[in-house]
Amino acid sequence: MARGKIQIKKIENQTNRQVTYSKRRNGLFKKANELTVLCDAKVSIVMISSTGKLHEFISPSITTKQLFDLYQKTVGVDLWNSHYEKMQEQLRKLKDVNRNLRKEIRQRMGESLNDLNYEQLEELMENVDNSLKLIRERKYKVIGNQIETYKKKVRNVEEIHRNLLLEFDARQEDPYGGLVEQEGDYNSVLGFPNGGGARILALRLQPNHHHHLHSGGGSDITTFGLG
Amino acid sequence: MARGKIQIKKIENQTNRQVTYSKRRNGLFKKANELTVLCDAKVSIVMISSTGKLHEFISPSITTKQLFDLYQKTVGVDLWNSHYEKMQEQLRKLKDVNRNLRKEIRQRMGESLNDLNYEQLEELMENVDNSLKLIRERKYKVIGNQIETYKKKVRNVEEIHRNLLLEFDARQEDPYGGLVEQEGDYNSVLGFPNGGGARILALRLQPNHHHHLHSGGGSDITTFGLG
DNA sequence: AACTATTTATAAGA
DNA sequence: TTCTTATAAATAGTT
Repeated sequence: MARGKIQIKKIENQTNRQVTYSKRRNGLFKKANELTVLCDAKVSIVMISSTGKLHEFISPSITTKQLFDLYQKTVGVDLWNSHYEKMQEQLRKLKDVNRNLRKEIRQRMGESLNDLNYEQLEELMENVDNSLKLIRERKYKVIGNQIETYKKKVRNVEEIHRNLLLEFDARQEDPYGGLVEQEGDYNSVLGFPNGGGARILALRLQPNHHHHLHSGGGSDITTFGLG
Repeated sequence: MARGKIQIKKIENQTNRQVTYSKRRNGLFKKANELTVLCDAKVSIVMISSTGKLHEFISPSITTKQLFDLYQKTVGVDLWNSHYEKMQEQLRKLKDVNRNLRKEIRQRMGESLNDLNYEQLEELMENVDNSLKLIRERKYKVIGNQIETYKKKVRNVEEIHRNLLLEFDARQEDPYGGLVEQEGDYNSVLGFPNGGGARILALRLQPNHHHHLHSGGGSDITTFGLG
């Protein structure tokens, strides 16, 4: 529309196209704004350039959402209901899955068994029995691991104790030995980072009293929590 | 923009305003279309006049809904969030609950036990053990019920058999007795609504052969499916 | 809806 | 991008 007429067809030169897009976009928005003011109208323009950039104009008297809602009401086209419906469908499915999961748990807990026939009960029982075996195995493995760990710790303690005794003996000859700096190592082995009180030290200094911990699977297992 | 400059402010004369709206709307749509073609862009214009009439322009390469979806994605899902918030929250919670339920089932099945400590394993084991007992109880009860039902049926059959024999004896004296109408009752007791073939009748007429069914809990339990 | 004087938009160039 | 400017296009007021 200036310095020569142009054909209305796609501008192939990318730079020219972008320049024209920018100029004409401004022109369009300006016209839209004038229309808004002059005619007391509400205008929404949404545009996406060939490079994927989005620009929008909206009359000051309204929001995009309001205009979209009005559009929906007037034209009858559902702009966002498909999203809503999808979510509702998803919700329904999830609730269904949830109900089934709960039922499965209840049945595995021995509840809600009324609608199972004999074969199903038999199958469920075998299944739960198997699970029980797996859990028991796992439990024993955990006990075993903890015992192993404890054994190692005790061996460590015993060794450190022996070293202490040796150093103690050595100190008899040389009163200014390296006894003190041992304490750090000694406690860290047992997981007491703060050096430990006298009572604990006293306890640890009698490794023979811990022997019952080696007899794997005793009834006193809760004391393993200390490790 | 012609025959005199105008101020960009609301046109008070209603007729003038409508005429201008119409002219400028066409102008805007024409420009939008040129933009679409020249710059390979996608444009949506929705406008509502002061009289409430709605007009729209949409580039031929797209639908209004598609452009709105794109708009949502680009500008932000927040535009519609007021609609969705509650559902999304609910959805999130359900997914969470489902995940936990699945985990519980897996643990009850003896899987995913790695993050349980000894005490938790102990508790789980007791729980599953209890469940197993409940299921076993239920199973025995089902067996018991089915045996009871069968016993009753057999008792019924025996009684009817006795009656038949009595009537048969009576028939020796009076050949035209009420034998035929008994058959209906006889079969319905055993769950054969169609009167039963000769072979089945023959079988049922020997009640003593059914005694092994009374020995509750045999290995042949699947034959209970007949009841 | 058509006309047309004038304003406005803008293509091309800087 | 922005400015410039010759020219095309849009349109206000009129018929």
